Amino acid sequence: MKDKRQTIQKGLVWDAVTNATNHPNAEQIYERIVEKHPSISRATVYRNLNSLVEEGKVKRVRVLGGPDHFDRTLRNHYHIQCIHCKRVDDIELFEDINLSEQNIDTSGYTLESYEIVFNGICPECKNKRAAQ
Amino acid sequence: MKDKRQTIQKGLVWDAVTNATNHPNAEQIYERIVEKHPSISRATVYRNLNSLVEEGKVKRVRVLGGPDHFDRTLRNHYHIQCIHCKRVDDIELFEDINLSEQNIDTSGYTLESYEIVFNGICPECKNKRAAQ
DNA sequence: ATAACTATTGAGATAAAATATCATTTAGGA
DNA sequence: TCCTAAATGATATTTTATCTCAATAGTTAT
Repeated sequence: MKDKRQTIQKGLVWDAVTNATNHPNAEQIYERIVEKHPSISRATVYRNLNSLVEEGKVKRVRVLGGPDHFDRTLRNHYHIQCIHCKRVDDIELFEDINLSEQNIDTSGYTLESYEIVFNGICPECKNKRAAQ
Repeated sequence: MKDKRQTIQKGLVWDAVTNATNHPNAEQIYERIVEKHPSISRATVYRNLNSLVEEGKVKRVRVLGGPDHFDRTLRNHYHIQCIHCKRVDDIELFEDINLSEQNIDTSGYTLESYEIVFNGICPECKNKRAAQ
């Protein structure tokens, strides 16, 4: 296992994630890159996203029943997904919740982690619906 | 839209969900039924699970990055998934958490719902690993 | 009980998200 | 510049779930 190589394509994926205004999914990242670099492959985008997540440079944001999204910030926070347009944005809890094995009857499980997925309606979709 | 019909297959799906000891996914329900009724179709299992969820008789348990599971109880509670064998079980919080728009900076979203997915290691997988 | 209507089924095709395969290209050290 | 293995591009495959459509079978009316 030699060290990882820096490739054009990996740089493009990194740029697309860091320059995105919210949290794009793999397909959106692919579409943004392919505009200027039509020869890039979807597989390469998926592969490089996985590498960046492994290297800890990008965070994978899983949602329920949809494709993974990707987040350039590493700060610990939660996410909300619009139930209409499926976009994902950051969300801040004023007081942090702490769910540990002290608070929970885990029925014999060893608790490893938990994820909270918020669902809501984004400002744009609220406006669209109000205008109709 | 006439009213729903009661079919053999729907009864079989209902029985498979209610007789399961934990929360099976669609494939597991299909496999259990097909043993005794080899002509049932996967599509029929999926369709009837969706009907039962719509009718409020069965709960859909979504997990991150895996197939939906199905729960016979309607009581409100949370679920934990084993990171190794992927089975899903119930989990109880001693004090209920309440995340409302008062606790959260929703960055313009209207909060509709949230789901908490716990991940852990189930007793069986703990034993298996300890034995090795 | 029979006929008629149409919801439901079974089989297979299709879709969406992601990974695997493999020949070709290329990054980076010698 | 050459060499080697890592990375790429194209495509196939996998997984989960839905869709299509002809055939089947509940339900209602007769």
